[in-house]
Amino acid sequence: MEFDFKKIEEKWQKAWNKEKAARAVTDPSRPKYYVLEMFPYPSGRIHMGHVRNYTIGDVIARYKTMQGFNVLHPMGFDAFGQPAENAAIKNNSDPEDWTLQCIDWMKKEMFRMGYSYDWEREVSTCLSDYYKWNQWIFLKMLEKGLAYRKASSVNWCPSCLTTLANEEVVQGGCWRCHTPVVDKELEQWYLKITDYSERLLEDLDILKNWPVRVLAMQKNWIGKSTGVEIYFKLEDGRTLPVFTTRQDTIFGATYVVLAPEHPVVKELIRNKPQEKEVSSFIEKVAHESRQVREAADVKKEGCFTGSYCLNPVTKEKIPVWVADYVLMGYGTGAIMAVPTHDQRDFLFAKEHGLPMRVVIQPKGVTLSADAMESAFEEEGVLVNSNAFNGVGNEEAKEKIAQWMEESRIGKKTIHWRLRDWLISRQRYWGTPIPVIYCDTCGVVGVSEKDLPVRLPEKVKITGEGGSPLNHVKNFVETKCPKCGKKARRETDTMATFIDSSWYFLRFCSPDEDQAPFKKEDVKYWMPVDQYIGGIEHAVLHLLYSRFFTKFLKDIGMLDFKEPFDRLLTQGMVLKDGEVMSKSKGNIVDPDGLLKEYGADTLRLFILFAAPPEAELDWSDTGMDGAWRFLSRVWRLVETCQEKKVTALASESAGLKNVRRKMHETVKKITCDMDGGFKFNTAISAVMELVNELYKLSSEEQGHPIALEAVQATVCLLAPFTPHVCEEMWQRLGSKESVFKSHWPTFSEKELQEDAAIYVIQVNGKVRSKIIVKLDADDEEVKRLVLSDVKTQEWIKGAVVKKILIVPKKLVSIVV
RNA sequence: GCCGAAGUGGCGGAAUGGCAUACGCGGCGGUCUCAAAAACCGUUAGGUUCACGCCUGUGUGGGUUCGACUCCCACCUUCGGCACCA
Repeated sequence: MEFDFKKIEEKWQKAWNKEKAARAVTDPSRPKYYVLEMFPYPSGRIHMGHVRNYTIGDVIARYKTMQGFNVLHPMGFDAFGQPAENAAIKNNSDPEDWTLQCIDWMKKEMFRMGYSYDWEREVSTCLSDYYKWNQWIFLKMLEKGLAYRKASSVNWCPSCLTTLANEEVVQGGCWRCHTPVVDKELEQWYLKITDYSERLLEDLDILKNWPVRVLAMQKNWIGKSTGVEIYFKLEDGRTLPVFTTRQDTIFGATYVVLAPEHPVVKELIRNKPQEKEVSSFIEKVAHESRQVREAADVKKEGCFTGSYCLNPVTKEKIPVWVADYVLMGYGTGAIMAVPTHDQRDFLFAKEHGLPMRVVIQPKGVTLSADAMESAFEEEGVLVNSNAFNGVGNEEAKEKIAQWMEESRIGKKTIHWRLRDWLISRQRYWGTPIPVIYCDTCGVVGVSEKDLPVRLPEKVKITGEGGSPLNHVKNFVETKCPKCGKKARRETDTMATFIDSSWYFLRFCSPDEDQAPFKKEDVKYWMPVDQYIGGIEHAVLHLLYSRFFTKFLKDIGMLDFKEPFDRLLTQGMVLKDGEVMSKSKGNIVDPDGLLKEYGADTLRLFILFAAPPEAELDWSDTGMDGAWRFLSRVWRLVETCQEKKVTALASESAGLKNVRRKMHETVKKITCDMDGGFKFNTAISAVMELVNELYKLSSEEQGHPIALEAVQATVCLLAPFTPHVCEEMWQRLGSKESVFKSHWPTFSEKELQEDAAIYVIQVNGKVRSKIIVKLDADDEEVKRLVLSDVKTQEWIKGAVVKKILIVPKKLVSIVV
């Protein structure tokens, strides 16, 4: 008999909704658990990635609820952003209408998946009661000097017609549309995330329960280099600072290279024979696209400026070159070149016949500059380095840095890869930046009492570029909050990553209207105990959220350093080994599967097929397997109902076995859940228990022990497949929800077996097995092993050197 | 190049240093049926043997150990991130 999943799922979805089963209330007398999935952009439809993400979260929420925690499991929508604008252009509609419609659709699909969200806490970032607080936080940053305006070369997406943050440029392209990004000179708003570089890096150490690869990616992105800024004297007496992490090689610096954009280049070449050549080289580089310029495999080009400078330690006159492999955007835009100990310098020096000198010798070999085929970049001992000869190069780094500071030829410096966060977007559908430009007072923040600066409605979006708000006269024209004179509003909107940088705090008190959140609510619920989302946010959203949290702590709003205690990055859902995409036409639609199999089967399969953080290759037959399993459990429950527990037959071996297996299963699953949410093995353990129950005779299946095991099965499975378990729980005679029952417990005593199977190894190979009563001592075990016929054959005619006994497991004989 | 992760049956994947391949999918055989589907039962790493068995097997090569998928060393491959970062 199969179960009617459609009826059952509808029934319980309605019931849970009616009784607000997932309502969370701040209650400091109870232990809390905050589980959060990265909220979605409301595209209107949920895809397999969403299903996986939210199913993982829902299992955790339901599991923790059954364990007695006060669980906060909210959901909302990251509702600002470009797709709504694009849809509006395409359909000639309004981004707001479109977005709200999509949210509605998505909620319905989430509802049908049986997700236990506290919908009373729903948050949509496009609503003014939310984005008001984006503006409030921005103003706080403005006040602290962390929000500032700067004219600079920025990343520009020619397709989206807006600027992008560094984090939004992926392999030279726009993170949304992959169009190659170009440089543009613009004055824009930035957030000074670089003020937090050190803390963002250091506090990664606190995050013990984050995946190592996310930690590694953040560390890479922040990119700390510790070194020295060394002062080289130019011929005209001016100082040229150069940044290096290899100050130990300074005695081997035989020339200096400037980035083509370096401001001193023009002055160096003035009236020199090289002027023309260098100018045309600079011109050429300026016209190269970023992709070409930054590709690592292209040949390094450059030319001599005709000018020299002084190596501050050797006092040698060394040539100054210009080359495209030196970037203006890092360090000082100038490097000291040590061709013997840096591969790039080596190739460049060989190409242009520049001098080379070995200053680090490896152990055992003697390097000579002429014979080298590549730079020597490993550890060694200093040579040709005056007072530092004979010092190990790692030690020399510190000593030379010290000496340079003392003799004022350099200064210990740290450089970061992380750049300030560009947040201005030339788009409509986002939070207005709450700033006013006054001819008299300059840049003035909107007063707090005037928040929110509302996004004007019914704005025409043409998609032709420029901030749409620029054309909204009654928005732009305003009065200066300081002097009252006529002034203009900022018309750019904020990057949408601002919206998601603090939404987890808003969930703690979504209705608060005096502040972004209530301190006492946040104190109780935060930090998020378990955060779940895709690896694509390893840097972007997770770095920004960490930054916001640290800032809010600094202004006294929070008392913790990191927002997310544990992070689980779920793997992607693939089809035939490939990413699902519209262009490939290989999308598996959850909607169809919901209709065919129901939510429980879909949830079960997606959790069972692979560990949550691994990639999951979609399989239709796997869905059949999940369905088959649920039907098997269903039939067990039906049998229990029919039998009504009559026969109190004596405990058969099968029943004893079932009881032990039940305790084992409870232990195994509890361990799997607590030890990192290993859902796939947890589910396989329930399958094993069910298999044991199926081995019982039909008489045995009516025994209380069997019934107890069936009840445990339903409980253990409930977080995974909530609807059918709730129904089965009711059919087994309970009036309360299965989620109000306690998570099953196990007893170590029940796990005990009467006898243990000993594996017998001879010289490391398994040769036999014997069953030994538990109370047997080592001598007894030894005697039994040696009297085992099979074992005797393997040790016949040999001298037994050693017998090792691992209690209850194994005997190892060495002959 | 640097950083990180991972290599186990036909497939997805299990294994605190102790029976490698749990659980599931697929395959094969059977029960039921007029038949099929569903369901249920059995079987399923490779080689070898009539058979009991035996041998070989966790990317490759070494090492530690009574015993290694697991620990150590070297290497290969795949995937992901960063990438002319000085």
